[in-house]
Amino acid sequence: MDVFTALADPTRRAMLDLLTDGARPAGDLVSAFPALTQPAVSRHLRVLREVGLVEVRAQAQRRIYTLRTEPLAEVDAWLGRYREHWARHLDAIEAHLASSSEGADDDR
Amino acid sequence: MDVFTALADPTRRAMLDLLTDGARPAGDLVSAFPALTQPAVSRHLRVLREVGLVEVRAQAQRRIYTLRTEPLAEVDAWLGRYREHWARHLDAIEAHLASSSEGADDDR
DNA sequence: GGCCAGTATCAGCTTGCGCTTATATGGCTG
DNA sequence: CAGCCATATAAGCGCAAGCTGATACTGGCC
Repeated sequence: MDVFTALADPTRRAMLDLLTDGARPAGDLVSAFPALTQPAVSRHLRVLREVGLVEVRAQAQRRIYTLRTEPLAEVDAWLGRYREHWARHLDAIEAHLASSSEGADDDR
Repeated sequence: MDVFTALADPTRRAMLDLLTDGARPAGDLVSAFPALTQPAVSRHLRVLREVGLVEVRAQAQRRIYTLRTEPLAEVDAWLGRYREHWARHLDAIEAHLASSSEGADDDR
């Protein structure tokens, strides 16, 4: 599974969000998602591990999970190709608004 | 389907990539993906349409598709929450490298 | 109006993902 | 060392997503 697919799941995004506050043991995450069973959470963690979005370290029986943002670079890079386009579009919109400020309503 | 899920499919990302070059008729996209049949491409386009990543305009029987980057703002916003973390981490790594330049191997 | 090009939709199949229950593993503790 | 805690893995199920072949719709052309 690739990073994009891993991020497609809202639960996994929420898990990452929780981890931005700092490292947490797996059990913490299990109780953070009361709607899910422990195996379900564990499996999501496996996915995140496999794409490198989290790192795990054992502390006695606990597994401490920490965020790894490195794979997000790929997403950022992909998105980057659209920033130019995006900006160009915003410019176009601004230009449009400016030029149509006297009441043109051509579009819709 | 949300934007993240729409972007999870590599074919759909490739389609968007093609559209960065400018608007294209559906048929163009069909021939750009020889591995897929016309209905398959059409369905991907429908998904992209539904999440607002493309816009369609009719020109005779042709359907001209154009890129709409606006929904990418959501992705960008989500990613933005990690930029801070990301930077912090890079700093930490740099600091770590700097401080461990004499041969500390604490981790692992 | 009949036909063709271009594209969307339908019906049905297959596969992959997420979930659950049940079970295994590893480490701590009395 | 027996039992418990924390977590991972296995097996099996249901559903959603993607694909295909067939068909419908729409607009231009003879």
